[in-house]
Amino acid sequence: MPDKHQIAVVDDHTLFRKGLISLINHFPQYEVMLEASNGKDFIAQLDPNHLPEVVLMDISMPEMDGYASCEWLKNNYPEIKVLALSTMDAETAIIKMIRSGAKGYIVKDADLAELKLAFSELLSVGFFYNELVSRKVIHSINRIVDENDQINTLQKLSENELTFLRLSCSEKTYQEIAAEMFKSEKTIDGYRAELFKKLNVTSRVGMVMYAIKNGIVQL
Amino acid sequence: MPDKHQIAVVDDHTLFRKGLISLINHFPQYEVMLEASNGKDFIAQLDPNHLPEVVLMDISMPEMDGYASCEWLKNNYPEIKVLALSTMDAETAIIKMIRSGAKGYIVKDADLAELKLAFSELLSVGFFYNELVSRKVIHSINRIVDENDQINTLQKLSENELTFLRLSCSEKTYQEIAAEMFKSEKTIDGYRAELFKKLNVTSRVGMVMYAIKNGIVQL
DNA sequence: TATAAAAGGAGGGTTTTTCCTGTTTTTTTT
DNA sequence: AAAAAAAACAGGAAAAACCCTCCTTTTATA
Repeated sequence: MPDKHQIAVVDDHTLFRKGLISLINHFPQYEVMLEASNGKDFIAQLDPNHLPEVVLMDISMPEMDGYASCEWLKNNYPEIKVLALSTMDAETAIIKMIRSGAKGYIVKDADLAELKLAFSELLSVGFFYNELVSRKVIHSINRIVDENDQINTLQKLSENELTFLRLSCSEKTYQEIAAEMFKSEKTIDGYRAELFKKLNVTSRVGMVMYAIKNGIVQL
Repeated sequence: MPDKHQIAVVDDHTLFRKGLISLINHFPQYEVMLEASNGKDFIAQLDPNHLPEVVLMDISMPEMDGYASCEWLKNNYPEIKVLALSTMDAETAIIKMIRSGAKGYIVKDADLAELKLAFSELLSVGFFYNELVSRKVIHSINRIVDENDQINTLQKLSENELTFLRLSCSEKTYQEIAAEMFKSEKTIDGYRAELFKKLNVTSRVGMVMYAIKNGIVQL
């Protein structure tokens, strides 16, 4: 009788995490050997002599999110395979997670069969991309090739742009934001223009929605 | 040996739902006898001769959301107790769900003990309000008493206002929205003014954030 | 160190949003 | 059917957001 494959589950929603664990432990070939509520917690619990083969990892978490955790794993234990788990099927989130080193991606409303399939593909083939993800990835690549466009979205924002973006997610006027950041209104207008380009939006509302979608601000 | 208490689980995220069910079925005194992915699906499956005692109900779902499902239950099977389940601990969401007839509210990152407690309280006392919820409820009541303010937030929006609100969560201009709704720009401006009052906001960004926070649009 | 590249800022114009105060039309209530 | 309320629409105006081109200062780099 072979040993069960060792799985780790990282998600900040306790009920969801416990539920997942219960489901996975019902699979005869898999066993959850570690659970954590965020990336930091996960890393603290990792025992180099007893590593999981697969980590089911949520993206949005407090303290240390999925992207950061994934990067850390890529650098420290590249043999551990990350299966990203998220409610969002937002293209940028998927692409970003894959860039951070995730080997697969499933959404929270996948079914049990898909989860099982993802595990076995990860362990045999080494990655798992379902149609949804493949489509997004191809689309993203196309865009990068076609128009030199979407690279921008993944391009990092400066500290000032980030601060401005966060402050924009409010009822403050740009004038008020300028005062708060001790910058001229014209400089703020420059951040705005730069962000519009980088995020590929054409209005403040679009910018705010981008920030919310990508967890740059939380409500 | 007494029969197990009958529970129904309504949530559109399959993995989460299945996980929850697995957890609940591990409780010796509870049993999941019905699962559905949204309110409509749930109602279609309801058998008047075999009703659940408690329904664990998500708030944001496609087709028919938690509020509507709760209202329907209140009118048709008031004896069934709804335990609302949500990621958001937004005050308005909690208040709205309780107004719709929910007997309790727990957040998705509650732990197992809390879920168990919620079930037993619902079945014995008839309701379950933890500190979080109580605080929000009291806060809300205070506000209603104090300033005649927040009643507005809970006030319902007209069909046109709702459509306008949803369309506003985009990069469209009001002019474009007016064309799309076959209304004059001035009428649209009226919707805007009315919503600003009702939602207690002072800018389009505020309006959009309200809509996102309260699940009126999803990203 | 010369030079390129960011970052901060300015002028000035157009469009959109926001906010008044009204009128007309439709719907609801009495 | 009359009165009241709600919905649709208007004119006008100020504020905010958006957009373009250009300049200066700071910072990074060949």
